[in-house]
Amino acid sequence: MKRKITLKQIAKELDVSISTVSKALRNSEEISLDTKQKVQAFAKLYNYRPNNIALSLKNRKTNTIGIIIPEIVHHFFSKVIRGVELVANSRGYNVIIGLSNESFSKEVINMEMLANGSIDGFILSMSKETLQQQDYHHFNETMSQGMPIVMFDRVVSDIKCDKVIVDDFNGAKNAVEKLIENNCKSIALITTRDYVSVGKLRTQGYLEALQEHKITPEAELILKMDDTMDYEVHLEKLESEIEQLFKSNEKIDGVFAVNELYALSAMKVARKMGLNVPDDVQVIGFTDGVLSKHSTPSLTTVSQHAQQMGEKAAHLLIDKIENDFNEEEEQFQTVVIATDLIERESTK
Amino acid sequence: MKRKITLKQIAKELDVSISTVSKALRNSEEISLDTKQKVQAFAKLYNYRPNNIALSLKNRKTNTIGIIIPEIVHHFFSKVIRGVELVANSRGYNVIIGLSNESFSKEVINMEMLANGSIDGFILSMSKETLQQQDYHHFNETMSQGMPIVMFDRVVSDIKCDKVIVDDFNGAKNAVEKLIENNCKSIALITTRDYVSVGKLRTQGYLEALQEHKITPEAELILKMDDTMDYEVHLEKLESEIEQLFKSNEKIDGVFAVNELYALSAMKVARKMGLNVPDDVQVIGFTDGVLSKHSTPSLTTVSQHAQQMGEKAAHLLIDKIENDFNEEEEQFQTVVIATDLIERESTK
DNA sequence: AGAAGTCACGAAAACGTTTTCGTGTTAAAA
DNA sequence: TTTTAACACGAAAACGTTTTCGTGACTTCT
Repeated sequence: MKRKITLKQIAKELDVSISTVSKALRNSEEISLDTKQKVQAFAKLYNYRPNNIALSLKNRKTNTIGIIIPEIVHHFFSKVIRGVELVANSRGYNVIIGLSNESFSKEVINMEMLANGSIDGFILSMSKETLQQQDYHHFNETMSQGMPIVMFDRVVSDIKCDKVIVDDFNGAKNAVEKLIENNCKSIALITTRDYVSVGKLRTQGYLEALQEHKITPEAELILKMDDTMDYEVHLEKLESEIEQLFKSNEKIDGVFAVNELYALSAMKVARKMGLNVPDDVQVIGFTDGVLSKHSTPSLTTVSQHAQQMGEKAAHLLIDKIENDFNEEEEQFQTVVIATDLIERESTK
Repeated sequence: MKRKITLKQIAKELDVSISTVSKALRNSEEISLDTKQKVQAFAKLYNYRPNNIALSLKNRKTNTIGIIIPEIVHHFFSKVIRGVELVANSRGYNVIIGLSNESFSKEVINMEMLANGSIDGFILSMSKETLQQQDYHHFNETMSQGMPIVMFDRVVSDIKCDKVIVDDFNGAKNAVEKLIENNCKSIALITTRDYVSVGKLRTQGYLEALQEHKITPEAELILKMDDTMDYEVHLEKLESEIEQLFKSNEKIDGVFAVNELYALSAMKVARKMGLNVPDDVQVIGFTDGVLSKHSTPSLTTVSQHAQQMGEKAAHLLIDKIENDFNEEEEQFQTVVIATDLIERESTK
């Protein structure tokens, strides 16, 4: 089991100096053609590749970006990663991932692990716990040490950095307008408690759409789920609450749900109650997921373009990393990704 | 924007040598209590953390593992990653990902990028293209340079390394036996072309189950899809071929599909043809996906325990990394993860 | 008082690169 | 023949650590 070959070994073998080998391999004018050929042939034979770690140390640059997300078994986040990876690779960077698992402390630990020289910058989406505790010291400390951060999706205005977000407000508004155009008179909203900025904006979009069409929002048509519970428990509670919602409001003929699972559950409950989708109730979800496409009926959704978000975030971050010469400008931008309404069978 | 503080800066500031600072921070007996306290206080104040890159270079160890998969927007693979990350983190390692996108050349490039010192070992699942071309030089070269590899799911026996695989054969066999127990007389198999080892084993399990129950396998009940096409095209072709299958074999009362999409499509086609699932046709899929759980009817599946695979792979790899002292033994093991049949509504 | 031993610290090497600067040799110019 | 210039290469520093070894200043023992 031979270790990887180094410049030093090549130098010794060919009886030249390390400098000469290094220069020869980089085709320096300083080195004679003879020597260059000799060195290059030898290096090729032994499949020499410069050691990345040594280069990172020397250049104080790792060409690696860290990405920290709450959860990886999730279509939205994995699509974002795909986008990041795509752009990162094409621009010569690697991607290293950390999962916070929605926990504040794991988020902090993961960031600290990576911030000590392992990466050149972060792309991240905050954990729910962080959003609740509103403790952002780890972000600010990281940035104050010169490490750029790009946040996506779950962001807060308190943190000054580049951001890539979905146009939650207009996405929701357009979806609800679609329902209104399709003659829905009583549109329910199924959402989460709104400590997550994202949920809040979608609720606002829902309200705005109603108001612009002279429909008075009714509190009892809005169902706010507590999504901090265990998944299975959550699912059961979700369905029973939706059933309750339908039963107390028989006039409901449209549902806008802030995620895929809620929308699917709404359809399931509706069917269980003998309602036809889309004839009796039309449903729209907010998601990039895979369930929508394959459910029956398939679900009309607001597409978030997750991969595009990842791509944009990666470009923003790498631009910042490579342009830190004009550092003191500190211009941060927030890129808003427009949504698309993908019409399927759950609407008319 | 202050850079991260280094030992050198602390040494200069406190007017001691770098060695003294290093030792003081590691609580060496050599250093006087006074000096230690002074140094530690200063380091804490400036939030000193050792530079990972420098440590990696010095120790010739990165505490990072590389994971290369064909696709990240895929429940199976993202669950594996979650398992790897979980174990890696708990054992003090980071995870860096590379996506091959099912392409041979991207797999090679990604491996080369990471193999040059960035990581201590690989966990990977081969791309379809690599399986087809049967070109494994990059794996062998990497291993010959002392970098351990653990393969999972898509493996080939030609490569000598640790492996973690699903018990595809018995998983399939049990599933088909379940259908037989449930009184299915004519069981169809929907699978892929079998250059992927995985598909071959599942087909064998299907055949074995039939034979053990004195059922003669019929070639026309086996549908082999070409899955190298574009996703949308594939989907359409899939459905038309399944429809064809049902039409030419009206006696079909059971379907075993090697993945989630095929199973769902089978149910969709069945419904379209007026067949009830599970009364007329029972369906079982092979997957860890999310569609099965939320489809209507929900799908009975063979669970692969993807996360467990990731965890096992990570343990195997880290064990190998940390025990390379007894290197010349070269004992490779193949861990087989048992499957579970998760019964839902698509079977009786 | 001299020898021996302890204490507290510093110098330097090593990990694998790249790059700046210096230098010895040779050929061309004066 | 001497000066100059080009050429081809090597020494050394730097990136940030850890660790081995050496050493000066005290203390203690005889």
